[in-house]
Amino acid sequence: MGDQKYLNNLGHSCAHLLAKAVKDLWPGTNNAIGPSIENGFYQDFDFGTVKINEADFPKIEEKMRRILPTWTHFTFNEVSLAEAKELFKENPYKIELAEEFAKGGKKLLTNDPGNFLDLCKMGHVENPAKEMQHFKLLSIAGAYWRGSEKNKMLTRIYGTCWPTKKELDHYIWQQEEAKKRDNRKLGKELELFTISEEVGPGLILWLPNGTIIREEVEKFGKKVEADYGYQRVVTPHITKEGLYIKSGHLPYYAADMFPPMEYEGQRYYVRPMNCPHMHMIYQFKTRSYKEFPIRYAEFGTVYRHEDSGTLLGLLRVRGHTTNDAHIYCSDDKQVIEELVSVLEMHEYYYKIFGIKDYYVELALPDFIKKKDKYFNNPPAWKKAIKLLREAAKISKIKVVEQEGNAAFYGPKFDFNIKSVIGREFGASTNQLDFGSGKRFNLTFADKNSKEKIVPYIIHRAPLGSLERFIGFLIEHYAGAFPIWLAPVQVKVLPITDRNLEYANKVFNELRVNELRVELDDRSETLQAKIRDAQMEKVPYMLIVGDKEEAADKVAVRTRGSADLGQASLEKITSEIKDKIANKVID
RNA sequence: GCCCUCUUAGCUUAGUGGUAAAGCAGCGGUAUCGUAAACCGCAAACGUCAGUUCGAUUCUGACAGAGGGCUCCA
Repeated sequence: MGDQKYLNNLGHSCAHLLAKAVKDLWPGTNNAIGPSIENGFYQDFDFGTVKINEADFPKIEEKMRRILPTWTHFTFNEVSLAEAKELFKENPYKIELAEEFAKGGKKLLTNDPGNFLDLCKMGHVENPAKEMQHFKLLSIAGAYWRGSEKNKMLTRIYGTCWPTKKELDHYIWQQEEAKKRDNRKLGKELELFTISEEVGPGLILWLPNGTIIREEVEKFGKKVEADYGYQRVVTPHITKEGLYIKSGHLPYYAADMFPPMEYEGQRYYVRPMNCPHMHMIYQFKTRSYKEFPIRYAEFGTVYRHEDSGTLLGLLRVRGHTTNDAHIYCSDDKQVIEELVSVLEMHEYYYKIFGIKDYYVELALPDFIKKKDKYFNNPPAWKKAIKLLREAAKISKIKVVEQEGNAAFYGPKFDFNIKSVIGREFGASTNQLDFGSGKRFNLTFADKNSKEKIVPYIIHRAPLGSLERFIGFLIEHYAGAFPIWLAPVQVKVLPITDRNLEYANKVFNELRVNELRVELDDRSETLQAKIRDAQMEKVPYMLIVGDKEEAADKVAVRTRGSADLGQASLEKITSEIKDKIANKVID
C-alpha cells in the first residue's frame, strides 16, 4: 500500500497520460486541469465540437497503454511567463493559469515525459512506465471551468490508478459494495420512501417503514431537547413577503426560494427557513432578562429551490424538515454556555447514532472576495468569531477554520459527516447571529427596566434535516438499523400452519410489550420466511415450531447470526426491550 | 441550471421498424416443510408529445423524470 502522497503522485501522473492519449486521439482538444483526487484523478478537456462518451473509454485506455511504455521519467523545467505563453499558445486554459500564477508570484513549471509537455505543479511518480500500469477510466461528466456556472462547460474524465492490480480490483469492488448502500436503492428495497414524478423532484413521500424511523428520530430529538431545556413551538410553512424583507433574506436568498404566490393582493412565499417565524414568536410579548436564555425548538418544514441536477435521494431535496431551534441570548456569557451545550448535544447524538467520521468547520466570512454577501459590521463579526472560538476551546472540539462559508448574518460551526460511499456533506449548522435582533427589533427589559436589543441568537440544528440525516443513516447502517429505529423489530415465524395458534400467542405477547412485531403467517417454507426477514433486515426472528410449542419457548435468530437456540419468551422480550431502551447498535 | 448517459410490468432485466421475453413480488391453487428462495397456473409494461414511415416501443426532435458529475487549482 502506498501512502497518500504517493497515490496522489500516481493519480496526477496518470492524468497526464490520459491527457496525452486524448490529445493524440482527438487532435485540437485542449486539456485544462488534471489533479489527483481521493482514490484517483480527473482531467478536464475542451473537446470543441467533438462529443465523446463512456463508450470511448476502451479506445482511450488502449491508447494510454500504448503510450505508457515510452514514459520512463518526467523532465521538469522552470519557464518565464513569456515562454509559457509561447509554449502553450494554443491552449487558452494553460495561458489563463500561467498568467494567474505569475501574478500570484508562483514559479511556472513544466514537465515532459518525453513526448508531452505540460504546465504542471509537480508531484509525479519516478518511473511511469513501471509504476502506472494499473489504471481504469471510471466516468465522464461535465464540469465548469474553474467550477463557475458562468464559465464554459468542460468535459471531465474521471479515472483511478493504483500501484498493484490487487489494489485496483479492491477499489472497484469497494465501489460496488458502496452502491449497495445507496440511500435511493435501500430506500426502495426497504420501502422507506419514494419520490413521485407527479408530486415533483426532491419532494419526499415517506412510506410507512420510513415514517417509523423518522418519527423515532424525531421523538429522540424532542426528548434530548426537552432535557436541555428547550420549549417547543410550531409555525406555518408560508409567510408574507414583508417578513423576508425585514429579515434580509430576500436579497441574499431569493435564488434559493420558490417563486412567490399572490393571495388577497399580498405576496406569499413558501418558507426556505424557519428563523423569521420564530422571531415573531419571540415578539409575542414583552420579554424580561429573567427569561434568558430563551430556547425555542421546532421540527420546521422548509422548501428550497435546489437545482434539479443536485438532487440526490434523501441527501439533497427540495422540501425538508429541520431539527431547528433558536436560542436567544442576552449576554456573552450565555452565548458561550449555550454554544458549549449545543456542541455537547452534537457529540451525544453522534455517540448514540455511532457516527465517528466527521469534522467541524468554523465557517468565517471572506470580506475580500465576497464582500456583498455579509452584513456589513466588521466589529460585530470579529466579536462573534471570538465567541465561537472560545466555545470550541472550552468544548475541546477540534475545528477547521474556513473562510467564505459563513451565513450572511454570522459565523457558524458546521458539522460535516462522510457517508460510506464517500460523499461528504453538511450534517448540521450552528450559527451565531448578531444581526437579526436589531433587524427584528427583538427587545427585552433589563434589570433597570431599560429596553435592550437581543444581542445574539444562536441558530442550531444538530440533526440537520430529518431527510438528509436519515438518508445518511440508511447508508451508514446499510439499512440494518439499530433495533430502536428498525421499522420491524421482531418477526415471528411459524414453521407450519399447525403452529399458527401458538405463533399468534407469541405475537400478541410481543405486541402487549409494545414491540414492533410482525407475524409471517404465509404458507411458505421456513427458509423462505427467514430469507425475506433477512432481506428486510429485521433484527430478531423468533421461530416457532412443534418443539417450541411443546417447550413453551421460541427459537431465536438475529439478522447477524445463525440459530441461537431456544429461549423463553419473557427472557428474549426483556433482552430486546433492554436493547431498545439503551439504543444499542448491533 | 449546465455537460454526458439513461427511461420496457410493483422491482430487476431481455428484445424488436410489423405492439414484446423472463425472474422476483402480486393473485389463485397444491405442498406443511426446522434456520437465506417449494411447485403449478393467472394477471400485469414499451415516460409524455410531436416528426419520419404503409406501419414507431424501436429512428429523429422537444419535454418530463432518473443516473454520473460541476473551484479537493498548472
